[in-house]
Amino acid sequence: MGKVERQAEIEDAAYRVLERDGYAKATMAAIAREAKASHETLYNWYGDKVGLFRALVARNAEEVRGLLEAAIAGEADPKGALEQLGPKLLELLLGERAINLNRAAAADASGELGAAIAENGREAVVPLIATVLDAARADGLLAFDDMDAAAELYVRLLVGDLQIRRVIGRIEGPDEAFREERGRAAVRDLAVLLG
Amino acid sequence: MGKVERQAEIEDAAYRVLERDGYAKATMAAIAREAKASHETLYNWYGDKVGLFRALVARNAEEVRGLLEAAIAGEADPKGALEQLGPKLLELLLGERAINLNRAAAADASGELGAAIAENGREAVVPLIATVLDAARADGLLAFDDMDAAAELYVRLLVGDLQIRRVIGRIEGPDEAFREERGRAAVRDLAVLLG
DNA sequence: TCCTTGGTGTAATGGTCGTTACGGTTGCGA
DNA sequence: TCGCAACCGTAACGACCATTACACCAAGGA
Repeated sequence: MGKVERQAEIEDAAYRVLERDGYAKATMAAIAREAKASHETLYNWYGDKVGLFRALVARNAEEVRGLLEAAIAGEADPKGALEQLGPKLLELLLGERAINLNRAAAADASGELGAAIAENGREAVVPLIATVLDAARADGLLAFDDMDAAAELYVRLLVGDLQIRRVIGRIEGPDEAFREERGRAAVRDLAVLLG
Repeated sequence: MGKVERQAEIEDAAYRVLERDGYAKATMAAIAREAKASHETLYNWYGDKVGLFRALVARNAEEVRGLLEAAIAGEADPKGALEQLGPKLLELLLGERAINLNRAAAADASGELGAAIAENGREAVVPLIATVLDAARADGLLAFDDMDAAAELYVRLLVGDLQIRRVIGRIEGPDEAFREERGRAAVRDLAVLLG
């Protein structure tokens, strides 16, 4: 087995620990045990704990990008694409994995993890939203000049403060019905505001 | 000096540590040192660390309530009240104190702190928003049936995901110009959506 | 005035965790 | 087949922290 595959296994094991036991119990020892890897390998390959989590963030962003692309693939009209995108985005942003990565970033005083989450997440998500919003504009469904502002408004309407409420343990991950409804409401409100 | 005053001093010292050194360094020892109090007193009065932080959350919510009430006091027309409320709310929700309390809740696996933040915060904020929105409805400025949904929409437009981005260290606390502009935009958008 | 109550400051306890060290094993190239 | 490089499992180290224990002190009531 090559190093890349082994790294993927280790990162999968880390996700497993993170999702099963939460961030507080996601220690280097627990991850090594779950991955049947030695501490030495973890430190040789990732440097330190922040390095390992940075790799988790990057890999998660890649997966998010892929899943979002798949969600809007084949959707010809932009309204349909937006209504596929919203619920999927909520699912990924509010899942156990993403929330625990955010908890890790909250606990990281250096701010490195927070920067990684923001940058990777933005790179994975904003271009897709931009593509869909642009198509909606071309269709005359929306009207706006500032793409960044429009994308930010959409995220604000869709996600709001759900992430922070989830991170502090106040709410559970929303079910599919809620995600669908919120996705529709966000598109509806966006159309009103940018109509 | 009575116990109540001494407790207020201790809680002020805890806020000082929290705002100066961040949540990671806000240990019981550091708080005791800053307050010139003994560990024994801290544990006798608050039970444990979570108990102390629960007290901090409750006291902060009281202060937030007072400051918000002062911000909208004397504002006759509801639009003016809303435009006073928004920036003040952003200032309080995104200040170093509230953000570090949220970090504490994110690190607390029991979820007690998160529950306290959500409940105390909601009690402090929602009635005020409801009062103002109700006045706006009476003026014909807004039209809605579900008060909770309207208040939630307002918060979503105003705050969005600023809290989580702040908690993970991705952004600094926004300056007054930003808070003012965002407050105006939230009122404008709310009027369009609930017009 | 004396003693009790309730505080302070500091030391000690017990546990956790990130990180390092190391002996034993394995698989692969020469 | 031999040798070595990389990896595993585990132990050890050093630091930090919540919590407890304790010796000392100050104030207020009998």
